Amino acid sequence: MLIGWPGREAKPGKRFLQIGLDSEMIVSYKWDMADIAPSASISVSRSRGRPREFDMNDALDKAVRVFCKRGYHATSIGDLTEAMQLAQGSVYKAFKDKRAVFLAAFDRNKAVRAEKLQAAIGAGGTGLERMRKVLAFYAEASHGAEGRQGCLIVGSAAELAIFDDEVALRVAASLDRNEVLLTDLIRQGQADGSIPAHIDSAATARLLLCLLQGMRVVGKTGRSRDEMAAVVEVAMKALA
Amino acid sequence: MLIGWPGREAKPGKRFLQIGLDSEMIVSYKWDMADIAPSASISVSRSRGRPREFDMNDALDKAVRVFCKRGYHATSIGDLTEAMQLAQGSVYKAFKDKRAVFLAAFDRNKAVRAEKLQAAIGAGGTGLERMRKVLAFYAEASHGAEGRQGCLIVGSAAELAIFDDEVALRVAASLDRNEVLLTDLIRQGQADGSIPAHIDSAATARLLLCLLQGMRVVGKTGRSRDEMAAVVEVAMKALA
DNA sequence: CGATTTAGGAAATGATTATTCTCTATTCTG
DNA sequence: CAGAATAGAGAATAATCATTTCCTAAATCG
Repeated sequence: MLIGWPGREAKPGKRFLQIGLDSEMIVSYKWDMADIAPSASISVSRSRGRPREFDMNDALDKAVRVFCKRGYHATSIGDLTEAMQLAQGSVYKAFKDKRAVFLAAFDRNKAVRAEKLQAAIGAGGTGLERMRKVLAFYAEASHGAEGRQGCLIVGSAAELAIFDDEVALRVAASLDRNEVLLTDLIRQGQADGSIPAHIDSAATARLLLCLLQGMRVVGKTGRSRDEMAAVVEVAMKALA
Repeated sequence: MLIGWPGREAKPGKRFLQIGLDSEMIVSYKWDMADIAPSASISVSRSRGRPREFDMNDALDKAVRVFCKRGYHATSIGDLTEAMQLAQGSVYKAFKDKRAVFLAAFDRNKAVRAEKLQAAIGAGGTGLERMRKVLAFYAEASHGAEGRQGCLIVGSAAELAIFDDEVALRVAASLDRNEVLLTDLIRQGQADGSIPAHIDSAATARLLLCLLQGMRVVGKTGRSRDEMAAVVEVAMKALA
């Protein structure tokens, strides 16, 4: 993590906090990484000037909802300021540009969803039981009104992955992470005997990854909870 | 099918061919439905004025590629004219507006993909064998460069389904149609003995629908043919 | 052939949008 | 308390984009 001046910035003088995860994954943030962690943290070292009046996590959560519904390109700065309850100038004080808002919202969404998923999986239970909870978690997000809202990862993959390498990397990283999670759960199930040993953990995890993302797509058409729950039941049979 | 003047059109005087599938699904076309059928048809009754110089199907196929890659909102009229090799004025001679180009491209894509899918499935074989061909067809479209291009249905679902009822209806109709196709194949397999009778055809078809759409999402991250083929193999085991 | 109709093409228009600018307000530092 | 630094807010700007307009070209109809 280093402080610097982004090379592509038009005018020097504005400092951005850069977070380097990868040479391609440099984003200009104006706040600390801890600020977007799911559990709202107290800003340890208060910075110099006038303090920010709004809560960054709240604002980003609202931005997430807007980007989910409208997608990136159909979301105007006006849509964002309205949802985040900020003036346009304030947005540009906090973010380099619209894309930076999106990337921050993406990261925030990833952190929140990951935390919720972990909470849904819980600590105990067999691999099979925990896998059922993962599938149920996605079924829950893929029906009714929430399903219609859509998924930021699916939306980003469809809308941005081809022309924005940074978004593409994040989408791929999110999917890869999910794939690893699914693989681990299958292996755990095979270790505890709840999932047959003959199952190909890698290929089955990939199938489930596709299934989960597909549920988010089909969920955009407003399916019922029962319809999605039935899908989960059939998927579970693939692990028997 | 009736000829009329769209109610929401600003200025009267321009006639559009309206195709009424549903009270909500009225689109302003300026050509006959047969023109966008996959097998290029000869224009039976040549119309009055100067004939169109470009081939509508070719142009729409090019529009499909652009919309797939860029999505709806990121596609400018300039992008379309460049891809379709038309002047801006010509686009507006042939289509009411950008949205009409998109809807026509969507319909064209649907027709082309349906024809290719039917060709891939073929006429003979058991239900199970034909199902494998369906899955393989989607695996083929979900890997490498073609996978990265993306799927117009997934993109439309993510980007437009919430705010454009007409697009939402078309997306839902496309998915429903696929779900029916999958259900029929399972039932055919159960009738010819290639698929066990105990399988829930409706729920399994819905699972496969989600899986196929999800493959298109995951395929945006540039997976290999082998990875997608492995998914197909695992999915087939769900039908055993 | 002349009138009518429709297509091709490029420039003009009008609206929208992302971004910047300017001014004020509020905090910390010395 | 003075000054530096940052945030809030709304107006101004500059670019982009969808759409219209205007003119020419090519076909059919009477």
